[in-house]
Amino acid sequence: MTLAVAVTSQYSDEPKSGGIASLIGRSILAGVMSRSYAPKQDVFYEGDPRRSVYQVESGAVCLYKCMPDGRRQIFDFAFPGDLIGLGASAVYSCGAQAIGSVQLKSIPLSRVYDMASKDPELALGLYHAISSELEATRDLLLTLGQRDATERVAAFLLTLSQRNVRAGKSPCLLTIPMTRSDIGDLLGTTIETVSRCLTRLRQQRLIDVIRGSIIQIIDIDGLKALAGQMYH
Amino acid sequence: MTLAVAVTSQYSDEPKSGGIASLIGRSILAGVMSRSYAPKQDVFYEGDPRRSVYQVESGAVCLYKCMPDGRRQIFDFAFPGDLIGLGASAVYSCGAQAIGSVQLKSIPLSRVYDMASKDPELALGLYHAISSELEATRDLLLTLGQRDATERVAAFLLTLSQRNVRAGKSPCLLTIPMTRSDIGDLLGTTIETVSRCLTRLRQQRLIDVIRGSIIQIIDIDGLKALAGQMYH
DNA sequence: CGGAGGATTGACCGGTATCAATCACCGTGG
DNA sequence: CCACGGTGATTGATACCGGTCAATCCTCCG
Repeated sequence: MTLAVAVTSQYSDEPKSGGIASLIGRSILAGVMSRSYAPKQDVFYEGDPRRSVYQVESGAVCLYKCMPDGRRQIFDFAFPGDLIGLGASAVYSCGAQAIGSVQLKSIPLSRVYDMASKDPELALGLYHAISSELEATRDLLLTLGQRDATERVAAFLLTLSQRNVRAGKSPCLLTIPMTRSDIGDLLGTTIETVSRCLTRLRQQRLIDVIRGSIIQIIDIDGLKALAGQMYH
Repeated sequence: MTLAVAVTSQYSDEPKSGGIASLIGRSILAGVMSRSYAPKQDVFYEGDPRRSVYQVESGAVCLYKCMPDGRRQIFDFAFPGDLIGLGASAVYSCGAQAIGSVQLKSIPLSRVYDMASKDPELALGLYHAISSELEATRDLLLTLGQRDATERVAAFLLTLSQRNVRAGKSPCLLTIPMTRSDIGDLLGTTIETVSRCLTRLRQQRLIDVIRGSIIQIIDIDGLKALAGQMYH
C-alpha cells in the first residue's frame, strides 16, 4: 500500500480541514491558550503578512474579500475545529472576521512550516487541508454560477446541515449564527432575496423558520432535489 | 531564515502551479512522453479514481463540473505549464476536457505521493500549488458573486492578459482558444451575454475584437478600472 | 462555392436588485 | 415588569439586467 492510498483514505471524507486540524491539534495546538474575539472583530485583514494559522474553538468566523466600492464576497464560514489562515502567499489573500463572540487558538506559521519541513506527513496534511478548502470553494462557485436564488439558499442550508452532522448534531435543526446580510454576501444575492427564498422554502413545506436564527429542515430530500442533488 | 520564508518567497508570486510545476518537472516529469488529446476529448471525468496528475504541454484544458440537468460550471482553464489533477480526495472532484488539440504529460499520483512522503520540500510544493489554485478560484468566486456581466468579461480578459505576461507574451494581444460557450460557463452567464459585453467593451474603446478568437486590449487601465481594480 | 458551427444582434420576458415600509426580536432603562 | 429603541428581518412595488428565443452574420473548411 502506497502512502498515496493511505493518505487519501485518511482524509478523503473530510469536508474541510478536520483531518489536518486534528493532526495539527495533536502535534502543535495542544496546550495553546485560546483568545477571545468580539463580534465583528477582525482576526486578520486581506493583505496582512501571513504570520499565524488559527483554529476555531467556539463561535463562527467568516472569510471574505472586499472590492474597492465596498461589495463583499464571503468565501466560507469557519466553525469549531476548522483551520483558517493557511495559504501559500506571503500575505493573507482574504480577511477573517468574527461573526459572533469567538475563541481562537493561534500558532505561528513559521513553526508549522518548520515542523512540516521535517515531517512529510504534516506537510502532506497541509496539502490535504487546502485541497478540501478548494473543493468546498468550487462547490460554492458552482452554486453562484449556475443556481438561481432559491437553489442557492437550499444549497446553503444543506451545507450547514452537513456541518451539523460532522459536529455530531442533528442534520435538520440548524442554528444560524450569521445574519441575512452575511448569507447574501456568501451567495451573491441580497438580504431581501435571501429572506424571500426562505419564506418560499417555508411555503413549500421544505423548512420551518422557528425564530430567524433557528431553521428546521422538514423535507431534506426535497431540499436536496431542489438544490440539484450532488449532496449524496 | 526559516523555511517558511524561503518557501513563501519562492512561490508567492506564482499565479497558478508554476512553482510546483517546475519542481515536479525537474524531479519527475522530465523525460515523460506527452500524449495527444483531440478537441472536446475528456482527460478525466468527475468521480474517476484519482490516478494521475497532468501537465499541459500545449493547448488548453478546462476544469468543470456538471449538474444533473446539464448546467456546467467551468472552474479554470489550464495552459501550457499548468498542472491539473491535484487534490486530496480519492476521486477527481471535477472533470477535465481538452479545448482544442492538447498535449499532456501524465504521472501517477502514487509516485508523486511516494516521493513527497520522503521529500518534505516536494510535499510543501504540492501544498503551495494547491494554495495558488485556491486563490485563483476565490478570485473567480468574487467575480461571479459580485460583478455584473460586463465586469466579469473584463476580469476574464485581464486574467488572460496576466497569463500571457506569465508566458512571456504581450499583455494586450489575446488569443482566445475557448468558445463563447466556454467563457459563459466560466462566468456564469450565456453566450449571448458574453458577446454583448464584448461589443460593449469594443464600443467603449477598451478592446478591439480582431477576429472573434483574437482580442486586442486597447485600454488596459480602463479595463482594470471597470473590473474593479485588484489587478495591481 | 457551399455548408456548418460559432458568433452577433434583436425582441421580449422573467428573476432579482432596489427602494421603501412594516414587522419581529432583544437588550436597555424606566 | 413593561415600555422603548435599535437592529435585523420580512414583505411589497417597481425597475432593470440578463436569460431566452429567434434571425442573421461571420469564419473556417471541405
